[in-house]
Amino acid sequence: MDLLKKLNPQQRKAVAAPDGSVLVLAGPGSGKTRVLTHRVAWLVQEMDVAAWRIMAVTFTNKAAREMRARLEQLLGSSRARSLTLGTFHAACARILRREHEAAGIPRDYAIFDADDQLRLVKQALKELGYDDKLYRPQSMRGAISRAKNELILPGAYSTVSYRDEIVKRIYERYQALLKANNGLDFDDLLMVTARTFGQNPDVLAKYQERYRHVLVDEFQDTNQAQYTLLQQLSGLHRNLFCVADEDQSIYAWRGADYRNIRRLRDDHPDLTTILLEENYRSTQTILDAARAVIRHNPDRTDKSLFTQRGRGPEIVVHEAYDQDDEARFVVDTIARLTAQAGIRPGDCAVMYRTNAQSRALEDAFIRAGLPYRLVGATRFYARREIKDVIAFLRLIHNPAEGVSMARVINVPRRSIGTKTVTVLENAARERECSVYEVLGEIPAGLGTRAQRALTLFLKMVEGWVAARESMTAAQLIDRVLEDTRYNDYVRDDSDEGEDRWANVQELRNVAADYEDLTLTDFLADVALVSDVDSLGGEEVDAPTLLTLHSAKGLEFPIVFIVGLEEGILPHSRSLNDPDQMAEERRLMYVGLTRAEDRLFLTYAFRRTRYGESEYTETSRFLDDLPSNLVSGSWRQRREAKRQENRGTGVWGSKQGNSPSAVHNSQFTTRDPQFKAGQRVRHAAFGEGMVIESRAAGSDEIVTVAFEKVGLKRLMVGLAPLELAGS
DNA sequence: TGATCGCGCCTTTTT
DNA sequence: GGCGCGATCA
Repeated sequence: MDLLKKLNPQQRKAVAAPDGSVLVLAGPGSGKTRVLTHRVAWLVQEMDVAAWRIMAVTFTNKAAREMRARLEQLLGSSRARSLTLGTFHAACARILRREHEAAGIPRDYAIFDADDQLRLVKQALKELGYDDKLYRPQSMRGAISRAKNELILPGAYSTVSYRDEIVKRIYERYQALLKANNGLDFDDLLMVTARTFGQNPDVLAKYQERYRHVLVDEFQDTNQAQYTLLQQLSGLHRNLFCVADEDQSIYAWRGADYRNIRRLRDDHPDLTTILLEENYRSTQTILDAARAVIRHNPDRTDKSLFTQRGRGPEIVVHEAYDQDDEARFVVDTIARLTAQAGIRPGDCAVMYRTNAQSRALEDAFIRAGLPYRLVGATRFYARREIKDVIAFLRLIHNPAEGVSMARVINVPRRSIGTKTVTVLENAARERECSVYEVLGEIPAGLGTRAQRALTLFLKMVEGWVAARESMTAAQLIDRVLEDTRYNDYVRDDSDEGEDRWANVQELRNVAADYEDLTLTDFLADVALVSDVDSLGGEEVDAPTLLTLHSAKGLEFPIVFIVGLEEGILPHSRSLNDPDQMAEERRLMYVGLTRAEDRLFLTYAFRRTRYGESEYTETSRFLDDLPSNLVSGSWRQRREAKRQENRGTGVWGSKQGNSPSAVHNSQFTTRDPQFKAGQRVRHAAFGEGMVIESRAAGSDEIVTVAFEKVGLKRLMVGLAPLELAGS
């Protein structure tokens, strides 16, 4: 009974629910995931269900990883490890690999990511002769993806308008291209699995019998394909356990349908619904603010979130001059807070609507010489150099795969230009074979230079393919890097080049962990894992920078949400669509409810967007905050400031004593404290020599050549920098 | 073939 | 402000 000891009565009821379908509806911070985790442990321990008979799916790899870690604590590692725990996509990928015959797909299919999808869409557009200005590849890909999420094949694509007709044709062509490349895209993983189950009752029965219990986290973010899969899988035992919060549904744009909650109620008349309203994460102030924002949404059941944590500090709303000033405020505040006892840098998170906003923040952290963790952004596996190496591996795995071939045939440059490639691709189409096969019999009409280059390339790839069985993934990577002289290609003496090379090495290290697994397994995993730290990165005690979307499911003692301006949050794309606006509101709600203790909301007076600096309008979400929750009367101050600025276009009060105002006044410069040639010491970077120092507003920017870490630019006001004894 | 330049469009958000 | 794409030149 230990499992239930620390839970409240509602949580306990959910965890120890008898067989049958259960829906747990809960607000943020109510221990949803904890309930799910305990439910799994409960089934294994108390109900004696074999771990491998339980399928638990979550939304992200990260969530799955964390849940597994918690289960290891509860159950011991051996039992936790045998659990089928992961994302929908990974689960389907595994099922499809096993059932490829019934699914009618090759066993060694490759998983195509968003980038690959876009290439195929572009190719389809080109082949069909459509204008990619009129039919944007991105939007076409979106339409195809949406169709697949709703389990609609090209043949059944409904065409109301002429544009739909075009989409349908592109979709058809796109599917043909996928097939020709032995590829399945992310959406296919779900759609093909659902279809396979639908058409092969015997296959489905196997999995229905196997999984006595199916558990789902973040159920509000499932799409139709996923809902169908859940219905299919739980069809026999009917033990479907879903955890959801409709107010946190923020993925409608990619097909998530929170109406699945209603569907679940309709399809399971015996459904047990349990509400969790007590919040264990945030102060009452934060909860009240979150509720004030979310209550404007229509069609929702208002939950009264409550906590026993007390009111806590007021919310701080801060107006900055521009995005750099905003970033500086964030860094400054974090530096100040962490100087106090009990607050560590890792307790802080900075959230923003779009990835583009991270740049100013990163700059500010770098200038202050403070470390930070960036989640997402240019994801590891989306980096050019990583995609290159993976394309080589995919080519070795299946030389007939055209997308990878096209990617690397001239990388690094080996004098195989677009013209040559076009000739090859045309020949391949004529002969109805792959480009790789064409290389064995080079078509006429190519110069000797091109021919020689192609032969060399072919010999190289053939060598790899021949070695494929006898080498591990890591060895293959080494071989590829060596043969292509990839090293010389990426390391161009720039910092960026070094970073790229380091990334390649990182990938190699990841591959080294796959010693006993095949190249196929490695490639499948790599396609499904989205960021590198889910493959085991070290935890550092530093503030986290992340988008509001990727903040879901996380919590931090101190949260900053930046860019609270109309057009940013809410995003400009949602301003005239009530449904999308409701989603923006939920996004804001997710952000607010990540905070445990303190909340800082910032906006800038002007912001540079698309290279142009514009005056901003504060976010409607700020207006929703009851003033008794916010420290000071920022609203009045904002009005006063705007009044004052009218006509001058200048920001900041003349007597301004806020840090941002000081920054903006150019006349408070003082003499630099450091001079070129001086030896200095920095807490984190060690010793170095000052190269240059110049005043910047009231602060000073010093460029230092550190012995260990090289050149860094630091703000004296923020960097722990001191003169070193000569 | 490959480097360079100007142009247009852009950015949501992720498995 | 930056990226991809097409046009243009060495």
